Amino acid sequence: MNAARENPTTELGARSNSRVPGLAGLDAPRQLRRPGASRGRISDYVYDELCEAIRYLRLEPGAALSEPAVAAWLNVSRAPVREAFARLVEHGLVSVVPQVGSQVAPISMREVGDAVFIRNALETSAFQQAIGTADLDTTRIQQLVDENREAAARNDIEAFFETDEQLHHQVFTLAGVPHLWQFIRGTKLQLDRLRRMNLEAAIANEEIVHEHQQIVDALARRDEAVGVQVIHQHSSRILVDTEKLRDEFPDYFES
Amino acid sequence: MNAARENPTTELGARSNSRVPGLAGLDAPRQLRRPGASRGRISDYVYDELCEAIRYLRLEPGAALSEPAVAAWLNVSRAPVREAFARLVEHGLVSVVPQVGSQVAPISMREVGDAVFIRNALETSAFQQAIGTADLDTTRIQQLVDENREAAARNDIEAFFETDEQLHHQVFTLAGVPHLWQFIRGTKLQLDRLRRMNLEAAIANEEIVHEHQQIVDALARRDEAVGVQVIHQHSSRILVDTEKLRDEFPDYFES
DNA sequence: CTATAGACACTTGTATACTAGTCTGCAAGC
DNA sequence: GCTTGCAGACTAGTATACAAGTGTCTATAG
Repeated sequence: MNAARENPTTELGARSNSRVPGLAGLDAPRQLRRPGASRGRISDYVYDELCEAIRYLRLEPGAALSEPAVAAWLNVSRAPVREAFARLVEHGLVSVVPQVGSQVAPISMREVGDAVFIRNALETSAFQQAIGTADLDTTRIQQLVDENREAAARNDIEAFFETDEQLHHQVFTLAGVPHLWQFIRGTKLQLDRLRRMNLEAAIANEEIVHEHQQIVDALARRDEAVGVQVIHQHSSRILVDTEKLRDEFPDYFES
Repeated sequence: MNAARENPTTELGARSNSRVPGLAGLDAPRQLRRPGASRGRISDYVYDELCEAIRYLRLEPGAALSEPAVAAWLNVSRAPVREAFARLVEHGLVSVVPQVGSQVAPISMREVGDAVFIRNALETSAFQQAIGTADLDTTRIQQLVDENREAAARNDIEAFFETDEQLHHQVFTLAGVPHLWQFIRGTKLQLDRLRRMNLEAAIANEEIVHEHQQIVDALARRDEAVGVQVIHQHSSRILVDTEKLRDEFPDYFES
């Protein structure tokens, strides 16, 4: 154990201004792990902190990362950092070269394509399974579409992101496989970074909200053909956007 | 480093007869890691060894597993064992309860259902994408179906398993997303154990080979409706078999 | 004989020390 | 000036030591 996590208040002020060398000047996390909770594993804490930083692009793709640096940043030892790195590698967010170093994984076009394929396949199947269920209640998902539309209207990026997430989740819930969403989340961490880069454009794109509505309408009408077609169009959208983003942020992408 | 992996020949004879306590009397692996290869990570070696033992049911679902026991078994320290455990947990093959112990994960009906859903969704999408490609060459996959049929005829379990694997892989290759197969492999490790339990029955089931042929025929004819229907039937088969297996091996399944 | 409390053995989680490989930069030689 | 060799400071991989929690088994009291 270490002092910082045991006495967060005393150390927090001092550390939030200090930048750890070798970590691209990333500030220490504002909220430290709840001190009394010895039950939560430190490696989970490290994973969550890094995963969020990467997804939100606070750690840029390609940025150097090293176990000792992260350990110093979060005031933990290397062991839990190592475990967190291993999981991040598994999820494609970090790349480790033995004896050389680690880095935030650059965005790979191949993996993006794979993620889009997987997501499209699973959402299509979920849609088909959902319209096959007897008691299909679309009030909740319609409500989410409305919230999503309103978030777009008032340019609330966080709410837009969040409702979009829940919306897609709800499709799996309606299909009777809600836990599959956890699985999807793991595969689409790549896409999160792209969406983050593209949010300003996406939130202004009325077609996205329109497609959400089309999908829900197709659900309510149990119209398989239209639903499948719109889902395909919706999930493929990120691919064309990515082409543009690759020109805008060339350093973020794999060579 | 340790003596066993540095001098495999001298230690091998002695160790192959010795059983490590706490590991259900599992023999030490017959082939030790190639000694000079300092490049391969020990944690990979541990992972491969455990993964294979679990997939082939040499380590039974529910069997107790502990980091020190495995470390002693493979003559390595706990650190790489721990990393291997973490990856196996991620793949759903091991379950760890902090401060209590670890075990080979029992087969969970929910995870089996998820894996079937995922596999069905992805193979369906791959099939649809494959029949949409301009140059669709089905000679290789037809050859695999034939090999699979012959393996079934001569009751060659290993060849049957292997050709079946390659067959499904080939569908993704024809769809232009061969690397997606690696992803599938990760999700369907659960199913491997079931297939292993069920192989004697499966190899005697002529319908399986027949379905393989139907899928390839549908591919060649670019008959989407039939292909999708047969793929669904084919991947759902394991679900009904599982019901039977759950009665036969109740200890292998989660309560 | 039963029930309860406590010691103990054993588990995983974390921290630290050590090993071995790789890159960088400087200096010496061509 | 350019190349080559070496020294040092990094890196991650591994081994070991320590800490903290849990289940079990035993011994003792009722």
